[in-house]
Amino acid sequence: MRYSRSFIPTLREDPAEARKNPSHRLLLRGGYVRQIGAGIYEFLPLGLRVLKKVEGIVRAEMDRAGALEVMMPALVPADLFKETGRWDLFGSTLFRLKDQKRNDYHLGPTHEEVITDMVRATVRSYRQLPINLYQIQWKYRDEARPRAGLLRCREFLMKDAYSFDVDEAGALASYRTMREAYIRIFKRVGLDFRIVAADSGAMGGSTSAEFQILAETGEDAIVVCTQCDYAANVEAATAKPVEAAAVTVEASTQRPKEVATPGKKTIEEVAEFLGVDATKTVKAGAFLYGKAPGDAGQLVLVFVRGDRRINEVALARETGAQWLRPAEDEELTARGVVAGYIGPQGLPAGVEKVLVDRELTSAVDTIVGANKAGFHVKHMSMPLAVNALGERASWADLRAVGKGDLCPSCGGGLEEYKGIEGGHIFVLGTHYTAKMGAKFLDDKSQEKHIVMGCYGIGVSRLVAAAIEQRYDESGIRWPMAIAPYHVIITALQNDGAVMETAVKLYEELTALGVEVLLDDRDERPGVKFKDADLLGVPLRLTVGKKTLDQGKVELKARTEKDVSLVDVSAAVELVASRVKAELA
RNA sequence: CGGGGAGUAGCACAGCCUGGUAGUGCACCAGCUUUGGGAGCUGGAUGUCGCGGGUUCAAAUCCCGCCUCCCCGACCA
Repeated sequence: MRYSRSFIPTLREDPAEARKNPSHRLLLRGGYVRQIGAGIYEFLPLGLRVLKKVEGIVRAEMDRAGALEVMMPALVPADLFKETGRWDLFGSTLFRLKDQKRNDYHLGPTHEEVITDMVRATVRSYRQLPINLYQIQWKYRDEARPRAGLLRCREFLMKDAYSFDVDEAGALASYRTMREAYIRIFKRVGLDFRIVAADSGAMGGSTSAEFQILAETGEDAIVVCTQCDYAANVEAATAKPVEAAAVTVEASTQRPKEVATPGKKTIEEVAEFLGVDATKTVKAGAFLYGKAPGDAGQLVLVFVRGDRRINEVALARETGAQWLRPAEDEELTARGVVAGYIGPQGLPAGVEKVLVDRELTSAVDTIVGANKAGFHVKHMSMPLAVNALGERASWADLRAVGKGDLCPSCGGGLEEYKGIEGGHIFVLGTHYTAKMGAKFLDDKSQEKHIVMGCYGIGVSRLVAAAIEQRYDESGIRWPMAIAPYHVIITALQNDGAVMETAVKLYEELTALGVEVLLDDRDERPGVKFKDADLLGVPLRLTVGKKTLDQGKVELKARTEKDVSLVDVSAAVELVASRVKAELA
C-alpha cells in the first residue's frame, strides 16, 4: 500500500479524552480507530487490518482444533434468555429493545442460549456428538462504565466457541482441546500471558480458566507461584495458611480484656493507637447478600486478619449469594451491630451468619472490636470465639491473596501481576442444556442432557492488549503476526533514484508476500520517521540519498535501537526472511 | 448507580469571573525558501461556541432544564 493512497489520519497530539490509557491513546493517534460514543468505535483501514489478523489467527486455530464456524444473530428474541432466567439475571448490562409489535429483544452479549437452541433443534443422537461450534461476531453489553478504549467496550468483537458432549469426560476432553488451541492462539498473536484459575461466577460452571495478558494497565490482579505452575485470579486465589508457629502464642493464656479506643474505627487507627502491628488485629466486614435478585438482604459478618482485604468474590461463593454489597451503618445499627467496633464475641442475636478467615485459626492473641462503641478487646482467641458462636460461625478462605502469601499447592512464594482477561474457558455442564431441554439418546437408548462447555476470546480486546504490552514513548510496537504491515519503506526523497529504489523494493517484497507500506508522501523525513514509529510497523527500510550513493539502504526494527546498513541488492531477501522467521 | 471534571475549527486549548463583531498553536489550502527525527516566512480557508429555553438593546459569557464525553469508585456472564 502506498501511504499517499491510504487513509491513515495520524494525530500529532494526544486526544484529551484518551490520555490515561496507552492503547486507547495510540490507536487513536495512529489512525487505527475513532471513537464515536462511549465504548463504541469505528475501525479505520489500519485498525481493521490488525483486527482481521487477530481474527484470522483465532479462526485458523479453532478450525485446526475441529471447531465449526457458524453465524448467529446479534438481535435475539427475548424468549431464549427468559428460558434460562438470564433475561432477569443479566440486569442492566443487557441491551434491550422492542420491535414494532412491542415484543422484547436483546442484542447478544453472549450466545449460550442461541447456540443451545440451535443444537437442541438438530441433535437427537449421541452419534451427532461431540460437536464444537464457534462464532466470531460483534457482541453487546451495556457496560455501566465503558473505559480504556477497546479494552472495555459496549460493542466488541468476540470469538465464542461452544462444545457439546455426551458426558462430563467428553466435556473435559473438549475443554482440554480448547485450552491447547488457546495456548497456540495467544502464542501466535505474540502475547505474554498466564493461564490462571478463575472464579466461575454466575456462569454456573465447574472448571474454568482465564487467559490473562500481562500488562501494567490490566484491570485484573492475578497471583503466580514462583516455583510451580499455580496461577490464579486473586478472586479465586487461595494461599497456604500462615503456620501457627509464626504467631505469638505465649500470651494465649491471658484473658480477653476490654480497652478503650475512643473514636478509633479503622484498623490503621486502632493498631496505631494500641501500638501493635495490623497483623495482630482482626478486621471485620459486614455485608448484605441475597440468593435471588430482589431478595431481602441477609447479614453476614466477615473476619480477616487486620492487614488483609476481604475477597468479595470468595465471600459470594461461600454464601451462595447472587448479589452482595457492604452493609450501610444504619443497616448495622438496626440489627444491633456497632459499625467500627465489630468483634466475634457477644454478637447480638440479629447476626445469623459469621464467617472467619482460615488464617485466623492461629490468631490466639489478637485484637478485635468489642461490639461496643469506643472499645476493642485485647487477647482474644479467634478459635475460641468461633466455638462460642456455635452454628452461627464457620471457617472459610475469604482473604484476598497477594504478594507475600505462600502458594497453596507447593508453598512457594506468590507474585502478583496485573492482567487483561483475553480469554476464558469453562466447562458448563448441563446448566443451560437442562434448562432448555437439549437432550439426546445415548447408546443405551437413555435420554440425557448434553454436557456443554464455552470458550471466549475478546478479539478486539486483544488488539488493545497487545499494545498495552508493547509500546514506548514513540508509539506502538506490534508483534509481526498482527501488525497492519510487516515493513514500512520510508523514502526520504520523493523523486529520482530514491523513489525508484523504494518502489522497486516495494514491488519485490510484495511479490514475495510481504505486506509493505510505502511512505511515498511528500513529507519531510522527520514526519515520516515519527509516523512510522507511531504506527508501530515492526520493520523499517529507509531509502535516502545519503546511503543510496553507496548502494545501501537502512534496516531498522521498531523494537531495536540499532540501524543496519544493507546492500540494496540484499535488502529484499533479508527483510523477507526476517518476516518469515518472526511469523513462524 | 455514587463522586469529580469537561463540552469553543480536524486536534490541543484560551476567551466565560466583569455580556458588546470568536481567538492561539498544530493540521488544511496557495506561494517562496527548506529537506535524515513532527521546517521557516507570507497570504488564505475553516465555527449551529453540546442542545433547548430564559434574562438582556445585546449571551460562548448570566440563569434554568437536558444531553454527551472523560476520570475515580461500585459493577463487569
